[in-house]
Amino acid sequence: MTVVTRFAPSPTGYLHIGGARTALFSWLFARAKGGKFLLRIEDTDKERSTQPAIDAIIDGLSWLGLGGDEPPLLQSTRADRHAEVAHELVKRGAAYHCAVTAEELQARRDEAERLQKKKAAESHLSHADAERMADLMRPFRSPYRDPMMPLPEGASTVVRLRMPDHGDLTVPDHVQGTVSRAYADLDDLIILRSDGTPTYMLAVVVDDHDMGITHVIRGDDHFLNTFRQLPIYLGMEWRTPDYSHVPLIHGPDGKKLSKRHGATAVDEYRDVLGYLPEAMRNYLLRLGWSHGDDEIIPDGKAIEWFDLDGLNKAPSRLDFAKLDSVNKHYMALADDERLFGLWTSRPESQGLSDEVSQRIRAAMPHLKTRAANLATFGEAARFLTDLRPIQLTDKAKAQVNAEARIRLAALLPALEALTEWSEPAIKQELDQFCAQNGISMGKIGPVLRAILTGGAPAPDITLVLALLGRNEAFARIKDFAHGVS
RNA sequence: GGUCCCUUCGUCUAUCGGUUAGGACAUCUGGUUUUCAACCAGGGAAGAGGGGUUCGACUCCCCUAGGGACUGCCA
Repeated sequence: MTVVTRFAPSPTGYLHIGGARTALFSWLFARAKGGKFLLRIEDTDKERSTQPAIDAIIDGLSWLGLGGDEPPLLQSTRADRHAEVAHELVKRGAAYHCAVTAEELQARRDEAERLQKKKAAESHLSHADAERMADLMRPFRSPYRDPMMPLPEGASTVVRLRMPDHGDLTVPDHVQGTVSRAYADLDDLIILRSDGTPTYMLAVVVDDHDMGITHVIRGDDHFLNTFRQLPIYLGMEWRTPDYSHVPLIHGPDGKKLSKRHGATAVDEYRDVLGYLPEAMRNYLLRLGWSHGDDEIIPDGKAIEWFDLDGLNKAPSRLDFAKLDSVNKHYMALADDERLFGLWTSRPESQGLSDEVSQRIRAAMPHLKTRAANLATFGEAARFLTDLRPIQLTDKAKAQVNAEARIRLAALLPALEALTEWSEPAIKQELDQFCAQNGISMGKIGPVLRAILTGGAPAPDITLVLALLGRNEAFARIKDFAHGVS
């Protein structure tokens, strides 16, 4: 049997980081099994679904490299098929028409809520109230589930699933284990609205079946829904998929991830925080899944090793420090031109002169190992992008004392005499200068660094000189050696 | 309220009845050093609490506490 997995977001917003992770798991599993990974847009809520949201989700997925193997299926195009299945279920006795109105249902919920508040306020309820509340809180059973109960003439009806009166329903789940619930705890949920449109519970099942989905991997907020959906498979005598309900991602404080925590949308991780997609995949994979002590798991290994049974049950928290360290690893591995392109397309790097731009490009092999992400890359490159005259930090200023200025003035001609401006040549000249003057590098290095970088983070001083280029390096030195000698 | 699920260092996790409870990130200390980073060496840091079962429990069972999910003619 060929494995077919899917990711089925509802397009009511951006792609959530938690959704991205379940998509990753589905994608990896399909890849691991040589199967297919499909996308389905659950846009049956016309009020809240938008095209920009669909675009944002597809965009986020493709950035992460998690595109579907076929064009995405729009759930809204399948309403007729959903209705057809609902009616078939009625025909089979697994569902029934119900004339209880939305208003009546709402009244029940309102009453239950009122009684709950009353209980909270008065700490106890009268016997009658308590019984009434217990009744209201019980799973809903419509009077129309009785085949003998006549429907009112001309009444608009919904189609409800008929939950069995007795027994348990058991869901085998790769993550949650085997869990049972009594049918008595499940209500006769609506699968077809009074306007004939399908509800989510029906649509997912029908689409998953028709798309040939063999493995459903989704957030565990859907776990209890599985018990509502299974009876539809049973009623249609369809083969049920293999389930894996993965825990949700929580914020650093352990609460369910929300906007309050900052980055929840995948595009923020790319556009604002500056992470690389391969790093996101690696980090997200390790959140809730592990393979022994392995931390750095490139795609190839991930596909080779990924398995559903390795998933954890407990929700895990987002840790940006760890994400940074994973990202740093992948930054160092990334192609220079690719990083250069990514960084220069960010808003904070606009307006660079061609000269500075080329300087960055040439320095990329050294720069990329010094930043955890593209958002902090600018700081690592600042010693190259700052314009003269360089502003010194107080600590740097302290290095530029009278003695240091004299040494600088003496060093300048020696450097100017260099015919080749390269790291080895500069290194050799600096060493020679120190030897001739009987001083250690410590006598010249700090001041050089101070005036060349202003105190910004920078690599080895020889490398700084080389990367700045002859003209810029001399200019920066002269800015401070001026008036000495 | 009901049903279901979760709980190992600060964080992500290993362990699948017998380990000095391991690794990674973070953190701290020392080293190297021309800054920061990197790098090297080292340190501290965990089984929510309470009962069982067992020769032996992080691992199995129960209770408590804390967290979460669901309980819509939303998805």
